[in-house]
Amino acid sequence: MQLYKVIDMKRKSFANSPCSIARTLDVLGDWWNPLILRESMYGIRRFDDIQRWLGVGRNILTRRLNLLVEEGFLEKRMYQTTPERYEYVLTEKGYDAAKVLAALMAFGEKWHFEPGLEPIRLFDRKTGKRVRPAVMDSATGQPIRTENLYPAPGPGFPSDEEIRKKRFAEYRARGGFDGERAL
Amino acid sequence: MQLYKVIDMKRKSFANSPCSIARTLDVLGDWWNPLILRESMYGIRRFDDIQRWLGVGRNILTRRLNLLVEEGFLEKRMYQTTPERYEYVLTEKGYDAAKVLAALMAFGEKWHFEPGLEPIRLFDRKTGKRVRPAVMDSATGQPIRTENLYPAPGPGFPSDEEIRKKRFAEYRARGGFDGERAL
DNA sequence: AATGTTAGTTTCATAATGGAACTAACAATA
DNA sequence: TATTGTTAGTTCCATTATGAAACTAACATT
Repeated sequence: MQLYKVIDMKRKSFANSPCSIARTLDVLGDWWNPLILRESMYGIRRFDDIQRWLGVGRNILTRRLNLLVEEGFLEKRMYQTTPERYEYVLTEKGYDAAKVLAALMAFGEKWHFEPGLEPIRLFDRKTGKRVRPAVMDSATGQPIRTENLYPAPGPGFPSDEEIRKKRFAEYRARGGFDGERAL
Repeated sequence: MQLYKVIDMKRKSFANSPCSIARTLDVLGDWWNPLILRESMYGIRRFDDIQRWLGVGRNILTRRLNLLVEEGFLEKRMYQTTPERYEYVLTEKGYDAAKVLAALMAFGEKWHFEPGLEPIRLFDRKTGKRVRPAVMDSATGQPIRTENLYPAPGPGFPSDEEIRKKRFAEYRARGGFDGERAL
């Protein structure tokens, strides 16, 4: 019945969940990790800088950085010897995760700030033009409307028929996404 | 120096942070809240259903649902009297947040599953065609490459000059997004 | 009358968080 | 040479949140 695995008593792991959202939330489903990636995205790389800007506890930051390195979002790179000093830079995976942060930023601008009063804007470093991130359908190039979407099992859905049938029977019964609100 | 506000000893609030990401993480920077929204997105609306599918503790779920309603992501709607029973459905804001989840799903598919073995696929309920969410620049219609972006203060950036100068001086010094890795 | 459904609340042991102080290894300055 | 500064952590501890399970409430169904 439960699609995840319990690794300890106090925090669930979704690392084995058959859901792309859940697996990712295993790392990004946390308030510090996305913010650390935001700092990385902004070019902040060093322990003390990240700590100061975020106000995160140093012990917490240590744990988070280790996790983000372990999970491949950041790379720990030595930038000086004597004494050895390391900085944390985004990997390709990290840059990809940053795209989700860009989508999050667009959401936040819309819902948590007055129109036109966004605190930060993004620009393309080549063209210098403003970039406006949005979640779109890469097939059609149209903005996505989640009200009009429904999920269906893909090739990687667990072949455990019991789970599959039960779960998607529920989805079908509910009409997928909320039918009453569909536009 | 610190851009957030401490509301209690044990969890920081970013509700007043001048960052669209941070403010949103105040609610979505958590492992259960996005998953609850995922269930809502899939048409699951009732307490017991959400609880069973996610395996979240009932006490935790109560708190999370209240928060999501409070923050405008979900609407508590009575679906029967005697006894009064409520279900939780996505608001417009909630559907908008679901777009971020769609971007998260795309990320998870790419990095946590074998190519072509994604567990869930999304389809358009009108056309029946597959939808492939991606974070794109709505101005140009091109996929976003975070390596090529840099942030700059927008109109809503706090006028506290000290913060602004310090912070963006750092960004500039670092060359915005990691220059060495820029493509 | 007994059992089932739905939506919670309560209790409690354990784990994670955040604040602050401390350590280590050097560099720079006076 | 002694003192102070920089950077990247680690350690300690009080407080808070989490998760599991049991319990409550208000009905409906058999």
